[in-house]
Amino acid sequence: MTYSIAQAAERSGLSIDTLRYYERIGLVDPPARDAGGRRNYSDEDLQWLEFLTKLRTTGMPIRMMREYAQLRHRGVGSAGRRKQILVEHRASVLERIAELQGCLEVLNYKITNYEQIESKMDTLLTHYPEGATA
Amino acid sequence: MTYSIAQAAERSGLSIDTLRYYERIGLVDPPARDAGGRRNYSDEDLQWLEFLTKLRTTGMPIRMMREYAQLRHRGVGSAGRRKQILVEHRASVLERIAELQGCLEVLNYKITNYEQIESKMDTLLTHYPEGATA
DNA sequence: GTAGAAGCTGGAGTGCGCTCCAGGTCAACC
DNA sequence: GGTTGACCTGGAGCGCACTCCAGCTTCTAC
Repeated sequence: MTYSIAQAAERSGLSIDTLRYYERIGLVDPPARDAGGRRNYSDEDLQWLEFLTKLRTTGMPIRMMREYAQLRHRGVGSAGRRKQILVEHRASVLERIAELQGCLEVLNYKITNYEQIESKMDTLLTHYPEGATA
Repeated sequence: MTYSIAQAAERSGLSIDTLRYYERIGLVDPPARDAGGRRNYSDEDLQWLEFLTKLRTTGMPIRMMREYAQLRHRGVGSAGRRKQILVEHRASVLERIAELQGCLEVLNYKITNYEQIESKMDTLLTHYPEGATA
């Protein structure tokens, strides 16, 4: 099964321009071409794109994705380094999640404060409704 | 207690340039100045900076932080809108955490694969050590 | 009273990750 | 065989969030 660039874009969630851009910078291998010179993405290409988008979503910088992409060409001998990249990246994702959860507590605290303000205002309005326009 | 811009930078974790930049774009109120025209940050200024960095860490775009910052000047009447911003932002942070956790599973799966490759290679090397150079 | 550190301003530059564009080719349908 | 639409290329442009710079002032310490 092969896919046009438009189909690959739709399935990967990347734009057509981004697909060509990723190819230019060496993040994806140049896909096959049809007789007219148009890109034909394979299922493997799409799988790689899917994985790339996970790395991107988790904030891996493009230069690191590129290093990983290029290591794949070296076969099994680069598996150690590739694993190392993923392990380090996983650690950074875990850190990031923890950081977000920390901030979440602050948000919750602030929101609770606003809710208290609201309930105080409600009380005021209930008891002194004419004060509402002051 | 007041703080020079260098002290404010150190305590907030932002750079001196970023503090001036935030002031320029209306994210922070212009702090007091000393007789020589230098900025004197107050404790409240620092608290606001601390909160801003939480918003930034959680990926709130500057234009939204600015909206929030400007609403503060309108007093209690803007509390509803401010709460709304925070509630919506909290939702987006929760989504983001979920997204990261989803990607984490893929990372774990890949890393497990690499570990299996490693253990297979170990087995090969143990049984056919001369094959290591092939 | 002078050297050096810290701060000031307005504005230009940077890095990232795309995104858009002009001008052209190619294939399919009427 | 002409039109339409998808795709091609190289290169320019963009939005974000800073970051850096030149040239100047001000405070502190000697």
